[in-house]
Amino acid sequence: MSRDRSAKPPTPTLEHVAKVAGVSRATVSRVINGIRNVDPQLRETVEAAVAATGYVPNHAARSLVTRRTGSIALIVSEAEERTWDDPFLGRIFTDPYFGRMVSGILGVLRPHAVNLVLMLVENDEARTQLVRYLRQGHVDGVILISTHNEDPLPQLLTESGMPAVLSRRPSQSIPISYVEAAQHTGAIMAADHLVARGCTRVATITGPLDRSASLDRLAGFREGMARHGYAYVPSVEGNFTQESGERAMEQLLAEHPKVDGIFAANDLMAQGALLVLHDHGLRVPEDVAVIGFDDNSSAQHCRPPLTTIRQPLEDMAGEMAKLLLTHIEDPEHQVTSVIFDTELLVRRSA
Amino acid sequence: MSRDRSAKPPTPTLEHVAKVAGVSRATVSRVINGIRNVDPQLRETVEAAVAATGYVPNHAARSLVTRRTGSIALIVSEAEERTWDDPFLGRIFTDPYFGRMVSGILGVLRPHAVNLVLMLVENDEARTQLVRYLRQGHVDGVILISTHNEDPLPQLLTESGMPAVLSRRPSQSIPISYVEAAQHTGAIMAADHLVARGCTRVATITGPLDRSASLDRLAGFREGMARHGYAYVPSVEGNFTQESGERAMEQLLAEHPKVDGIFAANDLMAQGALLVLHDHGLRVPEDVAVIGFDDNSSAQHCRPPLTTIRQPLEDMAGEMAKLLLTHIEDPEHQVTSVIFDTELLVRRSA
DNA sequence: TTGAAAGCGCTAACAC
DNA sequence: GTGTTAGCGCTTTCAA
Repeated sequence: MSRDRSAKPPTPTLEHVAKVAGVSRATVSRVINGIRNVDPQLRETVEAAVAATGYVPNHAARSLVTRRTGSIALIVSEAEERTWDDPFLGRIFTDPYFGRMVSGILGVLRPHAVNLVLMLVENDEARTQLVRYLRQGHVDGVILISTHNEDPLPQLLTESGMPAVLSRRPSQSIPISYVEAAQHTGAIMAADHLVARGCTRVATITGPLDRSASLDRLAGFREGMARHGYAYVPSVEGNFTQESGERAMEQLLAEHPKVDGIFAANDLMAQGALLVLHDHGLRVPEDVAVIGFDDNSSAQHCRPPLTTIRQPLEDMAGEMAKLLLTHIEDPEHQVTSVIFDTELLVRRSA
Repeated sequence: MSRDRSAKPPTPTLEHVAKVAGVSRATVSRVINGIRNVDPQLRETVEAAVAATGYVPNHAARSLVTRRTGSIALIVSEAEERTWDDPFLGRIFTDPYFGRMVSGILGVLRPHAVNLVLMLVENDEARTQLVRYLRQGHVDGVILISTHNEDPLPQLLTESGMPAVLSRRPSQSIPISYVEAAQHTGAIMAADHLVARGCTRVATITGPLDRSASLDRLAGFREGMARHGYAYVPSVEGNFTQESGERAMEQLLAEHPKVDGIFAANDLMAQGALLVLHDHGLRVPEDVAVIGFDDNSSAQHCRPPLTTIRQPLEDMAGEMAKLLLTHIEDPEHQVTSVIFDTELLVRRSA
């Protein structure tokens, strides 16, 4: 008797429900899965039995036969552990970039009752573990946020045959679906805007140059400036954090004291630049105009509000999720890429 | 023949490996799971067969019999959708708080090869979906980051019998393990420090007052000030974002122009206050001393660097993960709570 | 130490 | 429209 205290009532199974409803397991299964061919009468009986028993289908059992898990992985992959004072996680989670992506993904996943498994890959060991995890069939597909161009993961995923969508253009010509913003065009708009404002001594703070996004923005900006007759644009490399923006701005100021226009490859670095310019008693935009990239929420709240190139990250992430769902639904679906427009948002800083 | 192109080699199963190794499924299973009683000779044969076939155990099948998934959920729960210009996700992912937690959790989970499923719950529908998800057995346990005091989730989790650890003291006396920082003590240290600096007209910017963390910090600060003879401390409520800190600081300045000390209930709001004070031409700390709470990485990089009360979030999160693992291992393990010390970090702002 | 066999809970043919 | 049945791939007694 006293042993009853710890004896939990066994989780009800299809079998139990079937018994209660006086039908076969198959019928209950049909009702649960909303398959048409069921007598409305019976359906009600079954539903009552489900409610009465508090039945919930067992995920593992279902997954074993359907070969579906109802989960997808969001993988954030960094090719190498970086050595700077640059903790991977701190960077990931402090940049609004990540939150905006998750937001967009969850928005499209939730109505499909698909869950998100978050995985961080920052070294070889983690990558090995990841590949194993995927092969074990924990998830139906993968959204890969991969920064470093040399990242082997896009290739590995493609080989594994797991449905996957990449957050950028693959560096080699790997047949994998991806979503991207028009980086190049955006950067050209930045150049045009600075020149139109009358800036003549312009410099840029780039992102890490092992990433195509950084490279594209730099190339676009250089091309834009070149079109206006500025063949040379000084640049300093940052790492997309605010502090790196500060360091870069200090360096730029030391090397080019008369700089009057800055294009930073993301908003966080632009905000760092803003702080340093202020430290030096320089007015923005009067003395130096500053333009960022992303359009984070914080861009509206800095001093002064930041002119920036907006990329619609939420929409892009949502599109990644949709694409992935399509690939999961139809494994033969052809590899697809979607490019989103970027947009110049003029606020006060430039 | 041509059909072979799309015919993937079937994923190897235990059966295949057994056949290749010339042993029974059971033996292979033992080798895979590292069970001792296996002839070293045979073990090697089996391992070779595993390597040859590229075998990886099927998660669903294993999970079906072991009743373990090797995953835990990190649930971020907000009781109600907020109406301010306060997008849930933006807030979550922009505050370094979240990244620090994930970092701490992953640090202890990874060696155990346990995965993290991220789930966001911001309304009733999502909560219902969540409960269902948990009952389906997708995960072995739950780390719940719950802010709002009225959140029904701690109660629901407890009732469900699912192993769980909460990120704060439960508001009702719910038997659930939790981890917390010494909020009250930390806030008292803030008061002591401001008074010791010579501040005599002190105010505070609180967090949302439906959260115990906010309440504790406010109560602690008031108690600390009272001990020094300040019975009344003006306060304005923020929502833990930088912008709310700005709004609060503006309001405080309007109502109490001579304020000379501010305790903000987190670093983000403190940074907002810093900006507004600067806008008003007030020097920090000469005219107004400012002290925050958390010790985010950004606290070191603002102007001036922020004096703050540090809570060891990474360690706290790691402890939550450890506790959860313990509960999963031993379902009879008693409910436990761990309180971490907070610490005053003096930088320039106070 | 190893193998045979039962069965975890479910879906999906297939027959009725 | 409904029930019967055969697995999905694995772990785990139980015998040998």
